[in-house]
Amino acid sequence: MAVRHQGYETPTRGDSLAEQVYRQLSNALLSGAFAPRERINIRRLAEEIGVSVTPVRESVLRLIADGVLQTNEKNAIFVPELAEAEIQEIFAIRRFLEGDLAEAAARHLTAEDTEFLATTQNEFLAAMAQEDYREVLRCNSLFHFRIYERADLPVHLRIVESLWLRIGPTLHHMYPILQRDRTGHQSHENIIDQVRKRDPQALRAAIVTDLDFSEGALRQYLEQVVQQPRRRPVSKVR
Amino acid sequence: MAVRHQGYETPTRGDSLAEQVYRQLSNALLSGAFAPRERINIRRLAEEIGVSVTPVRESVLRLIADGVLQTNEKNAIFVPELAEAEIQEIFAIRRFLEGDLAEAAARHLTAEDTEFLATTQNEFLAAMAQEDYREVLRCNSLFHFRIYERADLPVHLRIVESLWLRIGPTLHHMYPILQRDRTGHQSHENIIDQVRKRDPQALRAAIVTDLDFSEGALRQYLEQVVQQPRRRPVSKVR
DNA sequence: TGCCACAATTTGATATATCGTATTTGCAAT
DNA sequence: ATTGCAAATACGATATATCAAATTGTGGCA
Repeated sequence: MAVRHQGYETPTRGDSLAEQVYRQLSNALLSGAFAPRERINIRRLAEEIGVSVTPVRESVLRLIADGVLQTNEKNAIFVPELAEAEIQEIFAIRRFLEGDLAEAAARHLTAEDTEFLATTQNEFLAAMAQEDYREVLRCNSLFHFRIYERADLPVHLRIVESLWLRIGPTLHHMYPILQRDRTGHQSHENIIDQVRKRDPQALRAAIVTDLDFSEGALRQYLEQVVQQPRRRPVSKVR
Repeated sequence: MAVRHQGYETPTRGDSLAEQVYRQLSNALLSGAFAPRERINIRRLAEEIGVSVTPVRESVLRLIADGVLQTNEKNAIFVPELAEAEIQEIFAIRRFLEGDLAEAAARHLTAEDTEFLATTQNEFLAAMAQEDYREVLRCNSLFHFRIYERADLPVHLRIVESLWLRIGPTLHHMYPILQRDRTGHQSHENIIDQVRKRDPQALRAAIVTDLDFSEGALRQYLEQVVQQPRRRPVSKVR
């Protein structure tokens, strides 16, 4: 998937090749195209995407800096596995930051947003019924960030995005293994209700409850798959 | 200050040229070597440091990704000015994260740590007396992170570091302008007391109080220097 | 068959070259 | 002096080259 060839124009940072590659990798991570422990190869990614290694390297290094990817003592780049302790940290921070975001967003959310959330939630459920977990994750992400974007808190938002990226790879491999009924909880519906009412505190609480569910599920999953020997998956971007 | 020449050895990520440059730039930012609005020139930095542009570019892009540096619509890189809204966000997050860090650290802090903090605080006061604000900031940073490191919460720590970097440039230019008496408050002494007592909640409270002071000072400073005469930023940087 | 030495290949880190735009500069016209 | 504008220069983005360590592959020998 070639994006653009060398130097037709000098793009502004927002649509530089590096930025495009970063978004592509982010989406791939969020939808589970990379598995925990999987090794990342800069040259291979560059070839798949159709750019030189420079913008890919940029993006990968940024992900490493954010803890989304990791390097070992021999400089090999790979997708880290989530440790129990990290989950605890990440969710503690998410409860606070996403709580703040939801609370701040409450004032600015419109009927259009409610509409969008309801539609997205239907798509979420449909995808879940079809066991299309890639789509499930995409809908879940769209749902939450639609709210968070309305908060106008860019510092919060950026941090939360990076925390989502950390969880993405594990999350994707979680769904097929967990029992279905766990996913039937009503927390998104509850969130939509509170968005309708525009009650900041209640919306915050609804988000936090949803996060509690997620954390519980993630924990349950990790207990279930305690250190399974893992084959090396080779995955394409996208 | 040349670091190392081309390829004597392949270093592990922790001491790659890029990492060294990143730390060097971080320290420079934290101690106020760059002023808000100042333009960043990759080639010039590379020459000053004595490496090629590649590792410098890596570091600078990382700082951009973290919001520590910014680019304008024409891809010029510069040190952003702190806006009121950002300060509010940053300090809200810092109170929570640094509060968590302090609370978690309380259990692990030793007599050695207390010792270090007391010494550092003396250096801090000495530097303040001499109006050596670069050293003041260095001591302040050492003081806080000595505590935070003990918490064993790497996700928290990394985020807090990036938030400090954002404030560094403004903070440095703040001290010479603020009245001295503001800096005479006892919050570091209070922190040391709580470290001695190893009381998690009290230590958290002490840290939050210190942050409240910082935020107040920063606010006061920004009000004081409201929109300085908008001199055209010249391309020549130092 | 099993294992080890060694060469070929792969990989990330760094340096350098090139591209297209942005900015600065030099100089002429007023 | 001031202004207009074109050539020169600077700059970030991207591509490519090179290096040394790491990994992989292979052949020979026990």
